[in-house]
Amino acid sequence: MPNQPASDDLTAFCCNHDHHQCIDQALNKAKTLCKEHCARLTPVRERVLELIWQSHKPLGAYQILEQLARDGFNSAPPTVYRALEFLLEQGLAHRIASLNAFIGCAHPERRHQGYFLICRHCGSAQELPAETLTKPLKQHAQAQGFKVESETVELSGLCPNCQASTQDPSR
Amino acid sequence: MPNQPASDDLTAFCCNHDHHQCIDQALNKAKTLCKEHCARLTPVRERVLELIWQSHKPLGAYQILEQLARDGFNSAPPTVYRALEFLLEQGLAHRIASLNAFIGCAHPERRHQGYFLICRHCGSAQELPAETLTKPLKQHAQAQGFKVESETVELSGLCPNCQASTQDPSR
DNA sequence: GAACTGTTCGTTATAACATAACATTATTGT
DNA sequence: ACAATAATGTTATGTTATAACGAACAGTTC
Repeated sequence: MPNQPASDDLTAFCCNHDHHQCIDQALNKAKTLCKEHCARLTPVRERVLELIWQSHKPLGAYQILEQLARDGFNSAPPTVYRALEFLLEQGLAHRIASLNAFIGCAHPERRHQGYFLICRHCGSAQELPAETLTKPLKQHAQAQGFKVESETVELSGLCPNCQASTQDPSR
Repeated sequence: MPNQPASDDLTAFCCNHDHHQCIDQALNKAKTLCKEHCARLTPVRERVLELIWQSHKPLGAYQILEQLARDGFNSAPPTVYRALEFLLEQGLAHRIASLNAFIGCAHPERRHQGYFLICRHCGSAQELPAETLTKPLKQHAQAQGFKVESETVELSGLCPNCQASTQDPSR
């Protein structure tokens, strides 16, 4: 039986982690950070953060909007895009360009660009802890005289679970 | 004075290359490859390829559509998306996810994922010759048990020319 | 060259993603 | 309490992408 991972470990592809803990922790970190930065984590913003943490699958803006509507929040597109913009600015969420979707950030305390692994089968995504790749990437760019300001690195494929399930002949 | 680069070198950020040569070469390569692969480079497809080669700036589908309309081609969205789909399949074009845009591929003869440098100031993009990064990327993913099937690597920032022009106080 | 088959294209409609612009309400600092 | 700023509500629209179905075309077989 796999170990229960430490609370801020990589958990997306781990079937049996305590996901409530992920959510709680994310919300707590968010509250702390926003307080520190004098940023206002209003009810909509908090709820949107909670929603993108409901699973480790990136959510589209309109999926979020649907949920907000159910919760009785205002539900016009600007509402969700504003909340997302705030969360992105605060480093509490990331945008996945290749999916037009958003996902909560597990490490908002240190500002970073997310490198993502995205499972094409189950839709889960997790950040790839690959700070070591930043330097070579920037160096290659530098060799072309190019100055990198932001990075989009999204690797799509099959997560461990889905590698097993897709080779299952029953599928 | 900078050298004239060899014909299939990196040229996007080089101000004074002969761009007609880029286009000609791309179209010739496309014809050859399509013949080899028994793929039909029909008039619309060829024209779309030519259009995304008009500059080194990635083009949006609707920009392409506008041009097609001017040329008297049918101009409903499916037309351009079908042509683009074909070009992507044949490796003749790449999609830039972070821009929702498309750009011609200078090296269609060997199938690859493009790693892109995208200038936020002038809009030009060029492929980063960084095959050496593929292995480390995949290894990091592998370490998480993840099997990479496709890669989106897009670095945004300032190209050599725009680094100069944006620090120019006249801007 | 007629009939068959699969591919490409035309056409209409709509889905999915995102922002502009401006009015209103809430919060903060004085 | 007041003014200034930030956040939200609201309406409308812009942008990107695909579904679905029928017509035209190209290649293949007889």
